[in-house]
Amino acid sequence: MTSQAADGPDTVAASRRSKITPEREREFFDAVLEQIRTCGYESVTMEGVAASTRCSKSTLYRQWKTKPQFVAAALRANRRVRFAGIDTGSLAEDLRQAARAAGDWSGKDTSLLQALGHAWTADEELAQALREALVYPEIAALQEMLARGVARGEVRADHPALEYVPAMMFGVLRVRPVLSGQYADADYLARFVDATVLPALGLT
Amino acid sequence: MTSQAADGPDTVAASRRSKITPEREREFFDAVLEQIRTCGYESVTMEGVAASTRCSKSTLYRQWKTKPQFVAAALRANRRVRFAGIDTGSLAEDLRQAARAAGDWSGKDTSLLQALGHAWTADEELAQALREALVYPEIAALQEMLARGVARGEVRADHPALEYVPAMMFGVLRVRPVLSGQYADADYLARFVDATVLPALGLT
DNA sequence: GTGTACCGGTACTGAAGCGTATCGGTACAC
DNA sequence: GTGTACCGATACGCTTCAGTACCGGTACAC
Repeated sequence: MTSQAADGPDTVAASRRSKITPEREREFFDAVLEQIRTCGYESVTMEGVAASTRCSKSTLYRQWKTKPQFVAAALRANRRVRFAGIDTGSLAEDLRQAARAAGDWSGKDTSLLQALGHAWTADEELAQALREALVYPEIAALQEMLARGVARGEVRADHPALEYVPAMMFGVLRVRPVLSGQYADADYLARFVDATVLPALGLT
Repeated sequence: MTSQAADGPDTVAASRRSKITPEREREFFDAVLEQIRTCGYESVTMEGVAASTRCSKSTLYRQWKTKPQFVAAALRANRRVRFAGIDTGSLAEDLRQAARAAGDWSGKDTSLLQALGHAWTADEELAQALREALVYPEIAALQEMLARGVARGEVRADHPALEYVPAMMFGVLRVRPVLSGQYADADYLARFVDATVLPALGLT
């Protein structure tokens, strides 16, 4: 909530003299992201967002020029690190906790990514916002964990599995709904880490 | 191409007395799948498919009642096992070859799955067709490989990593574009198998 | 040959939804 | 108090597209 300091020109209150408070803006963003999750990006309508937040379309278009720009702003405002601050002193335990933390967000993040579908591959601004919100922060946090493990001598710096850890974690997250029709929960992810990630890193 | 015997009532030639040959039907299906890959499911139009195949919208609507049904039929007709027939006598080598085979299809399959985005979660018929075309056959083939490995004594039947192998393989396939902006090619997947899947299974 | 019915083309209806314009109400500045 | 300008509401233009209707041409059956 104190992340406003880093907000770009996408947020309203910082740039224009608007009567839209940050809390109100947050409502718009939450509404559009929720609509994307439930209806898919293409089916989200500015009218729907306006109706569900009891504002008018004009208000939205006054602040953001187009629907993709609005969505991109919502994504960027949504960025946060799901498993920051995990540092148990043990790489294995760090990864387990990260898995549990990721599992707690899994449904929301995965459905969002899924619902954005093809849109982000066609719109570079959307793609960038998506990466900023849901990809880069997690990757960076994971890599910090791994780096600490390497520094502690738990894993050799040139261990071949190191570079694949983020792909393993995010991969299983994203693909679970396709394979079994349900999102990956914290328990599933923790077991996955124990059964595959740790052995691959030689940490059993 | 001799798979017609298993075709359901979705294919035209089998059910109605139509002048559309199986080859012509194949053109329709290829066209719509290609449009989905490049434009996304929502942006695919029946008019576009008709134009690109030089048929008329009427022709399409005569055979398939709605756009989702048409797409589902195209998906089902597209099913085939990307790595059937792999049986080297060694689980590790089987998995490596499967990875290479999957890598060759990766771009097409992944972009299709990606482009279907939210649509398949909302339409049960689409979801089922998707699973039949791109998920179940591969899973089954993978599990046969693993079962053979178990039968040969290469892996214990209760090895905890066994159940996660499909998720690992498909996960990394699907998530690579999000993480690094490019599809997983055969080399990348083969290295992934060597670095993570085989060690996790204790096969190094 | 003759007829049937399917094909491709075109025109049409109806429904959405993006983005714009307009207008009264009102909060806030001064 | 007065003015400014932003908010919400509503209506509108415009485009796109699903799905339907109709129509002439033609391949194929018999």
